[in-house]
Amino acid sequence: MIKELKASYGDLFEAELIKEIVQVGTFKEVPAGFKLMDIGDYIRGMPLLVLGVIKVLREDKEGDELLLYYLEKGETCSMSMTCCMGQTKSEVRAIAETDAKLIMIPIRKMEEWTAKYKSWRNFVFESYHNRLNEMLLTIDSIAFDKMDERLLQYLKEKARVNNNDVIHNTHKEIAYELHSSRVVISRLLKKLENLGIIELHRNYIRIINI
Amino acid sequence: MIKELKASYGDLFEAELIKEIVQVGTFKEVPAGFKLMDIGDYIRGMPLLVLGVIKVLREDKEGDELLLYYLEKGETCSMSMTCCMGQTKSEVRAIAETDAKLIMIPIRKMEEWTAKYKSWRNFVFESYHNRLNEMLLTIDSIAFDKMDERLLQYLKEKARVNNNDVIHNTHKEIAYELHSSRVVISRLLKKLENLGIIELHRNYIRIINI
DNA sequence: ATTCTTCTGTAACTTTTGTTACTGAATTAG
DNA sequence: CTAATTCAGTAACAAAAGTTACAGAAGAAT
Repeated sequence: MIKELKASYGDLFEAELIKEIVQVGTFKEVPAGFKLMDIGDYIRGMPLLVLGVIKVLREDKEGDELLLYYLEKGETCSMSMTCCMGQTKSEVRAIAETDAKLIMIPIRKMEEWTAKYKSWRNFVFESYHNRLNEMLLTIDSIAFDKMDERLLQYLKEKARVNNNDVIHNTHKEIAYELHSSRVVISRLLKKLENLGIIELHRNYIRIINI
Repeated sequence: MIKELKASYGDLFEAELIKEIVQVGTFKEVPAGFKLMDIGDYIRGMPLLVLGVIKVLREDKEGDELLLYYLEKGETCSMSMTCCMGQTKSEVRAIAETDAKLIMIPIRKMEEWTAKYKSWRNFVFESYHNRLNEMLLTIDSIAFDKMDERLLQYLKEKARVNNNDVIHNTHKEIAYELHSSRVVISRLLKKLENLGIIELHRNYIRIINI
């Protein structure tokens, strides 16, 4: 645990804070697809992501989803932070996009560390800042872009976080995360293929040319 | 200044913090329509809103806007907080929706107070929490609702923050804040009027029935 | 091997949203 | 008062997105 922690957060946190994290944090390893948190859940602790990618989703009244953003190594779920401080329920769903390793920090430590460690304060504020900016980009994409552009961004981003030009998803799954319909996505994907940007296969898509 | 401050923040902050705010804060009064901050601006300080309403907007590549949310009495701009701590530029535009009074806090005090005052920490975290939740609602609305529903929500919210069932805006202005077109908004407004929900006039709209 | 299920492609159609164009009414500027 | 401008209503059309329906291919289950 110390090794992973130092690799992801060593430059960020002072040595003493790292020591405290090791003392009170619990290590957790989850497989891709694991649901880390659901809408309405009370948050038990704050996660520090040391390996892998977590996707954060929002749900509509019908129970359909929309991908909000990905959390990567060295990041945390800002939603969790305020939720556990105020003891409110989660407004989002978090699912491991890849196999992931995280360290769970007990709620009570957060308040304490915020007063005690400057590096923790900076980390917390930076997390909020990053999250708000991610949300702005999400809004930009939904409000300003047409579906073809959103789809392309989605594929690029997915390839990036998975570090793989092959995207293992069905059209249906992609439609779901973009809150669209399978037929629309198939149509647009075919267009992208005709433009030479991607290559379509059953159950996977290969990105050819940005 | 002390009176307004106590009215909006008296229950929130301990007496000593209030005293410090009075010492270092500068009082600012702006008329409706005043641009408090623009995209790309460096943030000089953190605003505490003591009276009035501020609208926060996002801009697309063509320079058209989208209303994100309103800030009300007792709130602050979370965007400002991290921006001024990290010295990054603003990603949003802030315009006084009504005449407004605010107290500007110098950047350097923020770090200090975060370590020193528990009430300040709570306020800062709560602000972030509220802002993230507002952003989620904005995303819900854009991603999940049709324009007629968004328009209705817009009118309701606008009436609420202005505490007035008469909305003094042209169709063009409404279209702009919803990132739509004037003709579309006129069409949908007429539908709402036919349903007996609103009453249309030149330069203003009256809300009749929720 | 045969059946069943899932995935993709496509056509045909509807709904929603956006665009262009024009009108007359209300308001403002000169 | 007259001319110019702004605002709202509407029609006609175009583009984007969503829906329904169906078919064939791939793969899984039996």
